[in-house]
Amino acid sequence: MTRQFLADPFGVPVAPAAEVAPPRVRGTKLGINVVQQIVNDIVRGVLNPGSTLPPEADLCDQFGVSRTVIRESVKVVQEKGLVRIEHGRGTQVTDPRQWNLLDDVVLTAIIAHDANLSFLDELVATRTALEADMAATAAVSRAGEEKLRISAALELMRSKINNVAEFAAADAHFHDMVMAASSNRLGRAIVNSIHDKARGSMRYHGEYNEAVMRRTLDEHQAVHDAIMAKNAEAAAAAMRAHITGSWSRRRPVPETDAPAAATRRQATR
Amino acid sequence: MTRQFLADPFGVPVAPAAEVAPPRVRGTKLGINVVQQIVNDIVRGVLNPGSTLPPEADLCDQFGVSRTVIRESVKVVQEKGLVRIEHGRGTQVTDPRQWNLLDDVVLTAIIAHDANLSFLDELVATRTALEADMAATAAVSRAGEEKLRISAALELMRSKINNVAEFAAADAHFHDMVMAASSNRLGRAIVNSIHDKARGSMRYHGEYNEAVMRRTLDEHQAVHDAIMAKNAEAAAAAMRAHITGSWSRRRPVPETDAPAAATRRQATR
DNA sequence: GCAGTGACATATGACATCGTACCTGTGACG
DNA sequence: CGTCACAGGTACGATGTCATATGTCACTGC
Repeated sequence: MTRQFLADPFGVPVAPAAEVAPPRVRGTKLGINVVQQIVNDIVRGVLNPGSTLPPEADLCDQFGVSRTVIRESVKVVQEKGLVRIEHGRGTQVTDPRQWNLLDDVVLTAIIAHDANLSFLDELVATRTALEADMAATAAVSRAGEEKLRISAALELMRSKINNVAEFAAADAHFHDMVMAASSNRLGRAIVNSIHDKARGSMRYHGEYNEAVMRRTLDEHQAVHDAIMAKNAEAAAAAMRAHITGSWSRRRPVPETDAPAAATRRQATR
Repeated sequence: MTRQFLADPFGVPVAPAAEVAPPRVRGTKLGINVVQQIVNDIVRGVLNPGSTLPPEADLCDQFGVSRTVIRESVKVVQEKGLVRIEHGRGTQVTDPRQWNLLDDVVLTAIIAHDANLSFLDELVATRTALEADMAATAAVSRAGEEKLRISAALELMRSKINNVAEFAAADAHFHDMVMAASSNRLGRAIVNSIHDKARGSMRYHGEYNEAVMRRTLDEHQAVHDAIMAKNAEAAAAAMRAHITGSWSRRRPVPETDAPAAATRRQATR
C-alpha cells in the first residue's frame, strides 16, 4: 500500500528526512511504534477507560500499516491489560486496576506521565518493602556461597569509586546479590523489573558525585555487616534506611501532603 | 481477566499422531491453546533456555493452525518474556530470570509444575512483605474514609461466617481494603495478581471449616485494631503473623530444609 | 401491541499467498 | 588468505478472502 517511500530504487542512499509520518528506521519493527502510541494514548488519558478503540480498518489507515500489524499490536496491548478485545463488538479500554503495572512499556509511560511523582513514590515504597524483607531473609539464610558474593560485590563497588558508570552498575549488582541470597526469585524479579525505571527517572538531581557515592558505600556496608552478623532486623532496617534515604535525597521536589508511602516510615522500625 | 483452563498435559510422551483433535469449541480462540501449550512446554522444561523453537511453518503444522495464529501466539509468549524472537534467526527460549512471573498463564504453569512448593513459599513471602508494609502505611494514613471501609469489610466477614464462598470473598475484600488504604497502587496490583493463585493452590488441604474461619476472623480483627490505633508496627506484625500463620497451617507438606523464606521470620519483628 | 425472527451492517477471527528484510554459511574469486 | 556474492532458511509485512460473533432494525405473526 504505502511502502514506496522506503522502496529505494537506487540502493544505497540513506532515507532523507523528508518522511514525516513513517520514520521506518532499518531494524525497527512496525508493531513497536503502534503499541507504544496506543499505550501512551491510554495512559495519558486520551483514550478513557470504557471507550472503544477505532476498528482495525481505521487503525490501519491511521498508522499507515496493514491489518496484520494492527491485529498483532492490539493483541499485545491486550496482553498488557490495557484493552479487552471482544469478537464482533470492538476493543475497549479497561479499568486502570487491571493494567499490568510491571510491564516495561506501561511502566515507562506511567512514569513519564506521573506529574506529582506519586507513582514513583509508590514504586520506591514497594521496592523498599521487598528488598528490606529479602535482606532480612538473606541474613538468616544458610547459603554461605551467596553471602560471599555479597562481600565481593561490596568490594567491587569500593574499587569503582572513581568511575561513575561502573559504580552504578556495581551498586545494582550489590542489591541483586542480596536478593539472590534470599532465594526469593519472585521478589527479585519484581524488584529488578522496576529498579531501572526508578533510577533512570530520578532526574539526577543530586549528581552522582563522590560524596553521594561514599554515602552509598557506607550504607551498603551497614547492610552487609548486618547480614554477615545474621541480624535480620538490623539488615532490614539498614536496607530500608538506605533505599528511602537515597530516594528522599534525590527526589526532585519535596513531598507535598499526598499520602506518599515512601519516606515517612523510615523511623517506625 | 482471561479465563484460562489449565490444559491437562498428556504426561511426558511426545504428541502421538492423534493430535488432530480440533474440538474447536464455539467461542474459544485458537491462539490461547497455542500460547498455553508453548508456555507449558517451556516451564516444564521440554524446551530448555537457549534452545530455539521450531520455525513458524513447523508450528503451523504441529498445531494445525495458520501462520497468522502462530505469529500472534509466539508474539504473546514473547510478551511474557519466555522467548525472544529474532528476525532471520529464529525464536529462542530465554533465561528464566527474564520470565514475567506475574503473568497469569506463566504463574499458573509454574505453580502447577512446582513440585516441592518452593515457588509457593516465595510467593507467600513476597505477599507477606508487601501486605505487612501496606498495613503499616495504612495505619498512619490520614485517609479516614478508606479506614471506614476496612471496618465495614471486617463486619461483612463476620456476617458471612455461615457461607464459605462468601466468607472467602469477604476475606479477600478485607485484604484489598487494607491495601487500598495504603494508597500504594503498585503493591496492591502485585498482590492481587498473585493472591488468587496462592489461595487456589492451598485448597486441597485444611478445609475451610468454622474453626479456620473464626481464627481468620480473629487475626483480621487484630490487624484492624492495630490500624485503627494508628500503630504501624503492630499492624505490620499482625498482618505478617496472619499471612505466614495461615500459610503454615495450610501448607500441604512440612517444609524441608530448603531455604524457604515464608515461614521462618514470623517472630523476628 | 408486542415478542420473535431474520436480514443486514460492522466488528474481530482465521486462512492462504505473495513479496521483503535479515542472518548465516559456503564457495568462487582476486 | 581474505573478501565478496549468493543461496537457503528464517521472521516481517501486505493483501485478499472467507468465517464468525454481535448489535440494530424492519418485518412478521400472534
